[in-house]
Amino acid sequence: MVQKIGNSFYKHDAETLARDLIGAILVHRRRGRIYRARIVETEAYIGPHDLASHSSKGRTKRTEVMFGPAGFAYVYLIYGMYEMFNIVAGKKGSGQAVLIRAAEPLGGWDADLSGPGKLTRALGITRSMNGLDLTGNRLYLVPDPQYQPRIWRAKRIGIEYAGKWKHRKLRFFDDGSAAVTHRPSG
DNA sequence: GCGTCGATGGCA
DNA sequence: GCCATCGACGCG
Repeated sequence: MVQKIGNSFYKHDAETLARDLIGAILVHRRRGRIYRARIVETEAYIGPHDLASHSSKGRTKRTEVMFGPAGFAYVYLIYGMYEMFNIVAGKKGSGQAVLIRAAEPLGGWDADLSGPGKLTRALGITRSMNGLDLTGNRLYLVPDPQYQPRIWRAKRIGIEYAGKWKHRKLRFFDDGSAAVTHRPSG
């Protein structure tokens, strides 16, 4: 039985966490079944000064979890129909999170997890899990040191409004994965 | 293969 | 009035 990723890991800043989560395994225990998937694409939202980050709007009902302690799920609805799964990062109050954008199913289970909306839908992650402790037994991560991803970085997706922040390479992905979205052509 | 567009609801 | 998305549709 592999050790679950613990709280100290999540306390790293969002940029570090986003990179370090590439290749890790997401586990969801749901209705007596267990779903595992290898994370292959993430994005870092690095604090209130980052105009692409929801925390730049300040503390609101929605962003409250982002300003809480690291290692909790931040799940929100976008475009009226897609749930986005994030992991709160950094020191408590720093307003950082990592968006999980794509993964590959593991363990004989087949699904298309190529995109943040598709991933949450297939894994059954919903807003009811907003604020869930990821060191618990329902939704958690485990490291896979045997797996060696080829990590690249690129601009984040869908944040054209964010001024200079839209250029920052805060998206990380495993170049060896076919599930990666918006692969840069250069 | 690529660009465009509509769905759909919570949020400030 | 947006929006950390997705899939359908029309090209030629």
